[in-house]
Amino acid sequence: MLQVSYIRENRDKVLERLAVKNFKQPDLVDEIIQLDDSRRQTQVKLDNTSAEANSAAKQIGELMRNGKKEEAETIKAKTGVWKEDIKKYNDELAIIEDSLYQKLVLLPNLPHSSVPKGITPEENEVVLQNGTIPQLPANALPHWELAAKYKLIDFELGVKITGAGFPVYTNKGAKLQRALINFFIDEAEKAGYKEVSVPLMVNEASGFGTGQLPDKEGQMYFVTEDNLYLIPTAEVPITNLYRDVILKADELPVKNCGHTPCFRREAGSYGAHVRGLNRLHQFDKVEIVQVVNPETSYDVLEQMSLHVQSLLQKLGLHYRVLRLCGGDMSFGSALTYDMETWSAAQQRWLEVSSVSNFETFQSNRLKLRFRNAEGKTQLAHTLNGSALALPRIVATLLENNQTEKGIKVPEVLVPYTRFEWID
RNA sequence: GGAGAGGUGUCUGAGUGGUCGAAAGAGCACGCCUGGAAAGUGUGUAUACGCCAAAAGUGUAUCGAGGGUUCGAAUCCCUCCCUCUCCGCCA
Repeated sequence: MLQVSYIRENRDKVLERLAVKNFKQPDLVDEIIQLDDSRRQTQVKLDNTSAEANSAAKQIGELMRNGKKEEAETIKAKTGVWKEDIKKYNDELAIIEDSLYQKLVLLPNLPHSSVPKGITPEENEVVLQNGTIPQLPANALPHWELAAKYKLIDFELGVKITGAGFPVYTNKGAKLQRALINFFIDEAEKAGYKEVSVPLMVNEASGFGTGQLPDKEGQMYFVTEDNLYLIPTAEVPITNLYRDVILKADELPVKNCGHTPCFRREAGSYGAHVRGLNRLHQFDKVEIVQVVNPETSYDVLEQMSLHVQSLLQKLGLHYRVLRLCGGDMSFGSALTYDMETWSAAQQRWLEVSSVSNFETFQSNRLKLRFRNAEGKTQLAHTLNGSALALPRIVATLLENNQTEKGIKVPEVLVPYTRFEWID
């Protein structure tokens, strides 16, 4: 959520930046400013009337104590009008604030100046491509066939006990999951992230804090009985750890990592590209989250991007880094890098990580502040990224490492899997 | 799930209708004291939204959340949320 004061002071810039994100309702900006104007006017009226009523109440108290009952009654008689006005202004204010809020949550975050213009994924900018695209023999298998061949994943069994998109990992497939999770966590800890283990369900306030609510409820599983949402990513609980928190300057940067399963309804996605592990309702992911001083957030974003890249390099995966164009970015992000690995058997890129700087978009909702050098409270910047999401990593590992002998496990993973070959 | 108790500032904790944004203590910050520290001592120590060109200042709101009663609510009433204790159930 953008700050109203920022919108007021930077109206033209806001409009210009929103255009980069292909925002369709630029009129909202002026509507918000107008609503804020009337909010202020109403508040002045309310405050002034309340001040009069408060001081009258004080006088009455004093008079009563001194036994001057009649004088007190005289003043009391005058309070009725104030009371009515206060109620009226309060109601007005509540209505104004509500419609201000309703409009404010419709505004996406402003994209960073480096974000390319564009609407479709094709317009994302390739920042770098690592190495050459791996070539596989013509008879190379896609991962879902490899998973069946080596009995790593049982999709049918998942359908039986839950439904499509909930695979059952078996044998070395299950071991590989656990190995990857531990590898990613260990690497994150080496990079200075503190591991946390968080709830997999969150309340509405948390959903709001990171920007999933309102609006994206359709993408989350919801437990109606207890009003809880299954997390779509660990970003939600980990970032919300710092909701309503004022950090000391020396507590920044906060660096947390954690592994969780992620649950996504993925309503409306069908077709060939969702086959196998490409798109699931439940998958495992290690997430890295930082809360930082705004001055450093773009340096931190680069560091996080490099951390993710180092994981891909260690796993020996061919990848590229994209800077998302305005139209392809998420609602709350100011700058996002996507990492994609090349699926040689599917002959296409698979998104395996997304690293974003949210600037104050989340912290404004979270009321996540820190005390700056002047001792004043200031909104912190939040960032997060997948490091990494498992299924597509597994998919490309299986596909790209397939040989006549079986599937070669990357060397860095062997201490975790305790086997070198899947065969 | 049943019964009871309770939610006050960074923490402990007082406060049952007015002088309460809130006693006291602890913590923390700064100063004094000290060779240095401890002890002692003094001062300060919530957040948000406004007004003001800005600082100073000042108004309003906030004692779990929301509503109500009242001239006036931390205090009384209602609803909800949460915590603790006992019982039940249970990985």
